[in-house]
Amino acid sequence: MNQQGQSGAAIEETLRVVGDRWSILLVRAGLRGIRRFDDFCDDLGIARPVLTERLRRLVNFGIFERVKYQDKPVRYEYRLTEAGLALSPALVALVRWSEEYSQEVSSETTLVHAPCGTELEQAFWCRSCQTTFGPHAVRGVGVNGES
Amino acid sequence: MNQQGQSGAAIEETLRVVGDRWSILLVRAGLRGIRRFDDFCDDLGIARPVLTERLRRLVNFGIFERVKYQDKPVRYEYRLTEAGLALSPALVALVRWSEEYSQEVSSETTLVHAPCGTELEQAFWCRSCQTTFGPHAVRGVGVNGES
DNA sequence: AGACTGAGTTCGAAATCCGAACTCAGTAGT
DNA sequence: ACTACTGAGTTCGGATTTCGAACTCAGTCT
Repeated sequence: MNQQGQSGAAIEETLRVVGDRWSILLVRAGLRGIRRFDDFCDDLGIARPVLTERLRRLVNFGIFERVKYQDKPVRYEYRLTEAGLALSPALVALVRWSEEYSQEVSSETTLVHAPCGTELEQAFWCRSCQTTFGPHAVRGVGVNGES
Repeated sequence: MNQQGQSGAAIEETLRVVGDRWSILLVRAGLRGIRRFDDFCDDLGIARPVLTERLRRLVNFGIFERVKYQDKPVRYEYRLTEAGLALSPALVALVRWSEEYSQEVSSETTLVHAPCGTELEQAFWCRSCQTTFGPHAVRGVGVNGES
């Protein structure tokens, strides 16, 4: 199908699951505390059949879990799993990017460090060097060992 | 259309452009040095008409630019702009996530801190506190000022 | 009984996606 | 001068997704 090496495989699979207009928005909604079908629906304005299918896929992939929260009429809600929560760095990176580069009028809200309220920066952290650094100092993004 | 406040707008617009199976892969290919139409095509296995449309969209949005690189037969190539390069933190976050949680057999390659070769961690950085911290200490992801 | 709720499913119409084949300008080989 | 080839697309018809609106179904509330 394509020429990419092994390293491409994982990210491609991920994007096949998460790389569509809704999935990331669903994760974002999940982080904002939304759990119920109709709430996702209202909040995002997603069509119901699409939401059904998307949630099923995300559950299969282990990003959400479907939890029964009441018995009498059996009702389920969707919660982010550990893996789902772990998507937040990616989400935050996208939000940051949007704030900086999107052509939309930028929002009032921005992302801050909760304890002190300072606008956060995103960085990579090297445990052995005990330093933060930017994307230019990352190696191995590509497959072919370049850079 | 939906109930989200102003803050939602930017990220939604971003995802309308970048949130599909190909766009992020195109950015990744761009970061790997790919510039020409046919190379994108071969590398990703994307259908030509789709590639045409996708590149046009990314150019409109300022992520790629279309640059003439030769005259005799006029030929153009696509280069990442500043804004396009700025997507790399998001991309790296996704790659990291894929490596950790994707069900695919994980790749050999991983992301490291170039100078020392240590596997990198991703963190948020507060300039005023001079500390790194995780996603739980981020506030303002949501619109409605919650937690 | 009648209206409502939450979590979906069913429907047909509209938009997207795909691979394969075609175009078009110019270049290279014989 | 004829043929083959290159790079960057476009055109085609068919398959897949997406959509909004309306429907279902179990149980609850008034």
